[in-house]
Amino acid sequence: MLKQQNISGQIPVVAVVGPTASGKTRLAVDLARRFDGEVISADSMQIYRYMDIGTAKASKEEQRGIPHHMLDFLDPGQPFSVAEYVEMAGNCAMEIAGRGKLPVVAGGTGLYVDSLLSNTVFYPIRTDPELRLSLQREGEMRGGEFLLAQLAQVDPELAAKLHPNNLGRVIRALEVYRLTGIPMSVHQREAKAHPSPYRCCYIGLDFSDRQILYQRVNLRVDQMLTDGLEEEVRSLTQRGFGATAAQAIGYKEFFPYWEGKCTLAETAEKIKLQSRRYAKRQLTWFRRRKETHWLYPDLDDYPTLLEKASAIVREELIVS
RNA sequence: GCCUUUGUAGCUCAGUUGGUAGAGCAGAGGACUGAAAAUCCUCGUGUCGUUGGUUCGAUUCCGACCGAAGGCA
Repeated sequence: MLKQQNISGQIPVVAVVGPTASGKTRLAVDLARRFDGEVISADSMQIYRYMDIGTAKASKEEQRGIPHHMLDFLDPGQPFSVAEYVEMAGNCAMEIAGRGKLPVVAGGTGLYVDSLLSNTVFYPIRTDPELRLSLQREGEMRGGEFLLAQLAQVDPELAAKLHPNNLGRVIRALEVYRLTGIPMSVHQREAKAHPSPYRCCYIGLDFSDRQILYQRVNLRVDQMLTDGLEEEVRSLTQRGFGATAAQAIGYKEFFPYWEGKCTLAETAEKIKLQSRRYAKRQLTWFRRRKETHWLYPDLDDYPTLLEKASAIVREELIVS
């Protein structure tokens, strides 16, 4: 019986988080099997079809019969956003829980995980590509300080938190204000004001030594290369990348290579470097959630790790 | 064996007209609201190869030794 489901109405959710190549996929599937759950992916790139090798998407075999959601539903030419993710994934969670199953959120995109589970409510503010472009130009010509100064006039609270070099954020904040007449900081406060319908148990995966993580990342990139990553990227370019998909690590690095600007070996190194840095950023993101229970795949063998994870889930979510 | 060049941060190198040193890359930490695998911020003490000498003071000048590269034999 799931704890508190009947008392507070909160939906129990397990979240498996951690850097790339830490073993989230496997653990999520095993937890789903044990606790009668289904997996909801929280990954900004695995949403795309045809991007399989480079995103390390769970294959049908790896899914082992467990239903996976938020995977493979968009063409790489299409844009996507957190707001859409939260809406879709939220519906998945409700639907899964409605069938009496346990949602297992698994993924490395911290913003997606947090926005979903903290129930961030995004206001229906669309983007305005033309406005963005003109702000972008203005920023390039007159500098980030100039745009930030403009923002400070309409939204001093947010402006104080932004750095002029972080043009993208400054532009978005200005865009929001011009589109709605309300400072973005106000929208942000509102967005966080809604209590979460979820009761979450966070399990994080990390390694006792950063070097071990990096070795795993490197090995995985090599494996992707031998699995045919270059061909996958090539066929993607023919199909058409969108702005979102084209920034994926393991994909964008091939363009200079094809233009003859670097060797294949250099491309491979670049992908590894980017992946390592990405893993580090993911850790920075996930570490700030203090209630996360961290497990170390290099200190426990997998069966032990799974037992520990199961015990944590049982303790936090399940009433016997 | 001799000559030349060279030895400074994990790597590639600056530099100090003698007052114990700094960039890029790598690395570390952090931020994060509609492109987030993105974007952005902060962080540089290291026996200046070893050992003698000159000097108030040497990483800097001189000698020897050790390592590396090249040349001559």
